Amino acid sequence: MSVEAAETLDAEVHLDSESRAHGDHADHKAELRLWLRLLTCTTMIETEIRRRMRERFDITLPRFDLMAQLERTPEGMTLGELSKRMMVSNGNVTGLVDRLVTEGLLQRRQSDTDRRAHYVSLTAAGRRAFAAMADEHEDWVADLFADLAPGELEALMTLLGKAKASVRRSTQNAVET
Amino acid sequence: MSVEAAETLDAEVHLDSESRAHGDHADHKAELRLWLRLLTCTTMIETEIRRRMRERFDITLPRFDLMAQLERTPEGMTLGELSKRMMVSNGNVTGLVDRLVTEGLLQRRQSDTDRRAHYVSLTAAGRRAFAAMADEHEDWVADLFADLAPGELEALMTLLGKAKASVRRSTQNAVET
DNA sequence: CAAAAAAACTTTAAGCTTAAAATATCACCG
DNA sequence: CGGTGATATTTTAAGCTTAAAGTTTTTTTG
Repeated sequence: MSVEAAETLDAEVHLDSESRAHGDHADHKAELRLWLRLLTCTTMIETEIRRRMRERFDITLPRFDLMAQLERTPEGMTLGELSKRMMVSNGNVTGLVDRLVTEGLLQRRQSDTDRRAHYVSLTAAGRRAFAAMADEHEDWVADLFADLAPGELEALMTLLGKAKASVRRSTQNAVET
Repeated sequence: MSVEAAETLDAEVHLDSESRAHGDHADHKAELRLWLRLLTCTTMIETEIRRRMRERFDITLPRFDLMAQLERTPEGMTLGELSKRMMVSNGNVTGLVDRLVTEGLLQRRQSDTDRRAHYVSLTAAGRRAFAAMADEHEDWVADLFADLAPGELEALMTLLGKAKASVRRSTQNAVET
């Protein structure tokens, strides 16, 4: 949630760019507004899905996300792999896994070949619970985007793909100024 | 960060839709993939901006966001107004404001006409600090999107605007199933 | 006006999240 | 084999975030 103006700067536009007589650096309000709108969209969707997950299944989004990662990997996955895929810190995964194990939805076992590594997988109860949640989740998302035509969905996918590539390029070059 | 497969489901596609003989509810993998890609993009950008904010200015993103809301409102704003604009809970704003006041970047004062309400505004130091950060922030965002052509930026803005409208419609109707 | 409802804000408890430091184990190299 | 560096994970401290309950003040309404 949040990050700067969100709704405000997103709705209004206030291009007082001409008031900017500063030297070298150009006006990049368009990119800024795009970022804020992107964030607003994501926040709105995330908030709604989180709300429904709690209300309907009494589960948090991070736990659901973690289970989703494990769904198609019956043999399990290491904590490090989970961390990479979920794009969150190692310590975060440790905590989430602990709680899900306590709930009986996950099981962990030490790797036979590497005693540092721990494999995590869904229990039978976990698989059952996830299947039920995933079905509804998919419907919720579909409804959230229901006003977009198929072509618009596709166009958005493509453009977001380009944006993703641009971000990746930007963050991987220029590690420092 | 996170929400489901993110990178995984986003990258792969696995349309095993035909394996879905279940009755009534249609296949909505396209919407699901769109949501995951949207989330991936936002997460990548947010993580990078957060990292730079910490490294360059030793500030958190939520604090920067809050300051951004106050930038163009010298007379200040109530905590409730801040909460609405930032799309976060009231209690969250209370805590952020407390910390920023402690740092000397914000000041609060009780409303003259409503003793429940508190106005918050940037101090001189806060305005100075924000101006410096905002300039660089704008450049960071511009660079993240640098590979998109102007037309693509605009197309993305438009499509995200439609998505936002769709989400708003979906969350405001159908409060319950 | 007095009671009831609403509004603005704070507090609390729980959980999420991260960065950084600490542990433990493994892999490699001489 | 012994040391060095890398890897996998956990722990810690701090901060973010929310929902729900609580406080104070204002507004509405009978």
